Amino acid sequence: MRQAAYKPVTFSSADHFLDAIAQAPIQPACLLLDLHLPGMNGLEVQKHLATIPAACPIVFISGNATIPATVQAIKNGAVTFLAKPFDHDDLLKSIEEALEKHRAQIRELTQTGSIHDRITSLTEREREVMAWVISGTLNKQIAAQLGIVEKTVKVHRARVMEKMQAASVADLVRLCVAAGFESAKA
Amino acid sequence: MRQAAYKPVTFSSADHFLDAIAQAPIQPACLLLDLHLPGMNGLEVQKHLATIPAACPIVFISGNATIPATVQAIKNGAVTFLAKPFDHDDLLKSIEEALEKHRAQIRELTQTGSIHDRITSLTEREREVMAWVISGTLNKQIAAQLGIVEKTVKVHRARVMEKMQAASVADLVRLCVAAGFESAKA
DNA sequence: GCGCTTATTGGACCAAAGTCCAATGGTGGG
DNA sequence: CCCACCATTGGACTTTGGTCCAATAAGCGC
Repeated sequence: MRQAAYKPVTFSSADHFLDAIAQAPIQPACLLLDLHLPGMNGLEVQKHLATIPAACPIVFISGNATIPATVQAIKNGAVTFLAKPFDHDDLLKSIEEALEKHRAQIRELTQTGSIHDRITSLTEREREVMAWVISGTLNKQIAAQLGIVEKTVKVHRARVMEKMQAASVADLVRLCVAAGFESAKA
Repeated sequence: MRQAAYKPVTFSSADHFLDAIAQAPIQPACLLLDLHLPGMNGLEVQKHLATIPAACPIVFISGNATIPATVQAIKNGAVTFLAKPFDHDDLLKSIEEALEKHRAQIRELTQTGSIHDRITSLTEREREVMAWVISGTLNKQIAAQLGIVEKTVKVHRARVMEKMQAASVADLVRLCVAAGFESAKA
C-alpha cells in the first residue's frame, strides 16, 4: 500500500471504523474489508456505511467466501470482491477503481448539495411558486392557483431565480431535476 | 416453472437463444442461465445480451461457480447468482424480481423511445435551435449564433415545440433530459 | 416598540415570446 | 416540370415575462 503511494489506516474493529468514518472529513478513500470480522460481519458494515452520505466504496476481501455473500456484497454496491489468494495488481486496480468512484461520488454530492442548500434558502411560498414555474404554468394561472394576483407571482418568481442562481427557466428546471425537486401539477 | 404459472422456453445452445431473442417481440421475460455451457460461456452470453436494447434480465445458476465469475455476473447486471443446490423459493423470488425489473425497463424504453422518435422527426436546423432553446438562450442571441434573423428562430422554435409535443420550455427541457439530448452552450 | 423577514399589491414600462398573415428560394423525387 | 419539404424572412399584433419604482400588513425576536 505504502509503496503504491497510498496512506493506509487500519482499524481494530468494525465499530472503531464506523465511529472514525462518521467524524472524518470527506476525502477520496476506500475500505478494504474482510467478510469475517470479530463481532459485526462485513456485510453488516456495508449496510451501516450505506447510511452515511458520502461514505467510501468497499473492496471486499475474503478467504472463504460463499456465492450468496458475494452476490449480496456486489449488489449492495461493493466495487469488487477478491477471493484469497488474489493477484497483487488486481488489488491495486480495484483500489484505484474505488477511489475514482468515490471522487465522482463526492463531486456529485457537493454539487446537488449546493443546489439543495439553495432550495432550502427559499421560503415556503417561493418553493410553491417554483414548483408551478417548472411545470410550465403561466404566471396568470399560478396566481389563480394560489389565489393571489399575477404581480405577486412575478415577485416570488424573481426571488426564486435569484436565490436559485438560475439564469433562465431552462436552468431552473435542470437544477430541480438534479435535486429531485418535483414540479407541481393539477 | 409451469406450476408457478410461468411459460418456460428452453434453448439447446447460447446461439439459438440469442438468435431467438433478437427476433422475439418485447415482453417481460427472464433468462435462467448456467455459467457453463457448450460453446459460449454464461458471461459471454450476458455480454451479447447487453447489446440488445430491451433484453431480458439474467438469473445465473451454476454448480461450480468461482467468486470472480460471480462478481463479473452481478457487476454486469445479473439479477442474482444462485449456487446449486439452491432453495426453490429463492429461485422463484429471483425470477419475480427479474420480471419486475424487466417490466420497468420496458416501460422506460418505450417512453424514452417515443421521445427519441420525436427528436429524429426534427430537421437538423430544428434540433440545432432546440439545443439553444433548452440552454435558456434568448431568440435574439440564438439568431446571432446561427447567423439568421430572430424571426426565423421563432419559426423553428414553434415547430420544435409542436413536433416535440411540449407545452412549455420547461416540458421541453425535461423531455431532452430524459432523452439525453444535450443543450448547446458556447 | 423597533427592526427584520415575508407576503402582498400597485403602476409604469420594456423586452421577449407567441401568433396570425404572407412570401421567396433551394432541393429532391415522381 | 411540378410538388413537397425545408430554411428563410417580413409585418403586425397580443400575450407574457421581467424590471424599475413604491407601499401596506402580518408575524417574530430582542
